[in-house]
Amino acid sequence: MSDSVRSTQDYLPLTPVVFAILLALADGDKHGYAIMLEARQHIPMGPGTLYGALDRMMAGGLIVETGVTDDERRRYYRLTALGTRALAAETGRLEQAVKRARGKGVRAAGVRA
Amino acid sequence: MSDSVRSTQDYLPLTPVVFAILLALADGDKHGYAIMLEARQHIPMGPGTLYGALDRMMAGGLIVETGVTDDERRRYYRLTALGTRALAAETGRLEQAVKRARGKGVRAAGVRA
DNA sequence: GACGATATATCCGCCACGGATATATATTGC
DNA sequence: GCAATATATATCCGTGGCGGATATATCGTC
Repeated sequence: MSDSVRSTQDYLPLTPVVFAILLALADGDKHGYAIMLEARQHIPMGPGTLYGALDRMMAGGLIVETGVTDDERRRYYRLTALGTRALAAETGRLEQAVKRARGKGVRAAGVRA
Repeated sequence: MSDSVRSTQDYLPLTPVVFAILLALADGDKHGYAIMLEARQHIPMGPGTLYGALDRMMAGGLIVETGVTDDERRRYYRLTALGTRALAAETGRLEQAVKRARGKGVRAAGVRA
């Protein structure tokens, strides 16, 4: 291996927005609005944030447009191999972070109001 | 409770930088440089990022300066009750995110190069 | 065929981040 | 005891992601 190897780790940490979008696409192609609705169950996400992030993620090779649709208005997106790897790597990173927190006695508070 | 209740959830998601700093302080007071060294084991963190974040976190009530030191140069920081709660809440949020990812078949890649 | 929901696009201000630079003190090596 | 390096904090500033608002068009429904 040369010293110029670029592992997926170099892309981390992902922003919460990018992670949420990748995760929304993890179980199948979705269009923007559907991604936004799913992501909103977990973090705030307006259209300005969503479409800007989608553009950047396409430019970065994390997702692609499928080109097929069941509705003129909808544009469907799909994870690339890179996007899939980035999601897996970030998931691993987050898992390690949670473990470290637990190891320090941080009790994960439930989602109480 | 009035309808103006502000739960810790409203502070989430924390940025990776803020989370890393809170986590570094979770097992005891530390000075800036020590925080940076610990955080660097997990995410990139230069002094510009560190001290700017510390200022914002103090302004936001997540941490306080202890006022005591064993070295003239060092300034020690400590979690507030709010900071402790924010760390716990974010940890819980991250744990849920990891679970969702796992539920969608995302295999957490190990920290291999 | 009017109306609310769905769906995407774009603009712009703000602020967190991040890299560089500067300064001062402690520590180590010779 | 002096030079060199590590420790420690402070500050500046460019870049870019976010986020709220606004706009536009189409779909579903009654």
